[in-house]
Amino acid sequence: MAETDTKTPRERYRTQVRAEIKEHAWEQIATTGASALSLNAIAKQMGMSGPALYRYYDGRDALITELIRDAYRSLADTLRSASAAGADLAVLAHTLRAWALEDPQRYLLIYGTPVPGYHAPDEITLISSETMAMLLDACMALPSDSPVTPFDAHLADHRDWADGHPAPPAVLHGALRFWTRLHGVLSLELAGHFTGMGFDPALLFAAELDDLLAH
Amino acid sequence: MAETDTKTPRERYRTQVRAEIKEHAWEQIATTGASALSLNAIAKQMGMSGPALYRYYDGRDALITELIRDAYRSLADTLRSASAAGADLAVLAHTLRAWALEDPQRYLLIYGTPVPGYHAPDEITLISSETMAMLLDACMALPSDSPVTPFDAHLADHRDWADGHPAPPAVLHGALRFWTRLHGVLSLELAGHFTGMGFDPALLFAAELDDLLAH
DNA sequence: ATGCTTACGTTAGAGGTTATAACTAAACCA
DNA sequence: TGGTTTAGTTATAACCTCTAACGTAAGCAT
Repeated sequence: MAETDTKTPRERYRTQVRAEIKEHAWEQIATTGASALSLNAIAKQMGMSGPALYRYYDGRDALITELIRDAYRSLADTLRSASAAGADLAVLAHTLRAWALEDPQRYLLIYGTPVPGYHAPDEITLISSETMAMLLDACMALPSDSPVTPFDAHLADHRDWADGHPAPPAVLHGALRFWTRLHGVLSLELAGHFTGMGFDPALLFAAELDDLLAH
Repeated sequence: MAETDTKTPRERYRTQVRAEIKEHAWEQIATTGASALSLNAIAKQMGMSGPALYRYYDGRDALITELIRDAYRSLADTLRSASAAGADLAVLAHTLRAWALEDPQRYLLIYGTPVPGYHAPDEITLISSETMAMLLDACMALPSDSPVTPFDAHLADHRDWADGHPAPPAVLHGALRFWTRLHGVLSLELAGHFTGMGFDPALLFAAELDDLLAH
């Protein structure tokens, strides 16, 4: 007697179909990329005709919005559970990389080139700030013996994005360094810019992580 | 006078129309992004009907390929002329940033999320390796007092991408650091992930650059 | 159990896209 | 001036998103 019993049969069917649509959407995104997502093709795969999907999603943008939201949530959940298991910054970084490699297009959907016509609703900014908060938490453990840089001073006055987090400017800077450097390596790897270069991207990622932790 | 006289009138007209098509394509890409590029819309803007464009480009992919090639070439030219003018790594980095901000979609066309079905022709790999060579040249001036890392050792055995460049492993590593870190900040900025966060992306870029040069 | 209501899925269609085929017209060139 | 080449045209096929109108069937209440 799960809580699904509290819902009406129609509601259960509805959420089930919505889930199945998203499943096909992810499958399609993983192969053809996000900007080539086709509602029509999904409908055909599910054995029903195009316009039927509009009962479940207002349109292509609504579906993409939900996929982005799910991607953010999946990343937040993954990082949070790792963090709850006592992961430090290094483990967290490798958790991020594993999550990204598990489904490259899912990472690129969030952090890659934005989908042309698409505009993120406010709700998504909220979820992404949750991830940011976890990053800030983890960065509190960073060594803080480095001198105060001009950018640190700037951050002291521009810390709205920390959303009340008590991290000092040096930690804010550290979090941004963490984010941008790992993203730099990851995004180029996922976009295929390292293929054919011969070296192992995992080692470059590890090297950047070492630099970050030794700072 | 110019070499255009050696060409027949038809050839001159042809290259002129091809150039005009690309002009409209860039204009359209700058506003709507690359994956939303519409041959039809370009034709309409030029006052002719859709299929006419297929006289000049084999299709959408062919046009995008040429745009990517031009973008690579524009970046290489910009960096080369800066380098020829005696620019050091710091100036080169800011040249890169200025080039990217001048037309964000042009940067993202090269280094952003790749178009799913698209495969870069060999010619493009050549131009991009030219840029890489310039980066390596510039990185030769990097201080090399840092200890040899495990990744440096790995690079000593996997340096095919340097394509005969005499840079030692530490410089190869430095070049990769340069590339990935600047791209990390730049791509997130261009994709709009810093908007609403309040801090100045230019200062973060400068801070990363300082870290790189002080290494 | 039977009727009412609601929601599902269908077809039809408007307007967009890429791309091909067939045809006209004009420009070039010998 | 006549023949060849090429530009641009329409028509068409096959996709796409999305709206509208319509039957049908499932759920719910009386």
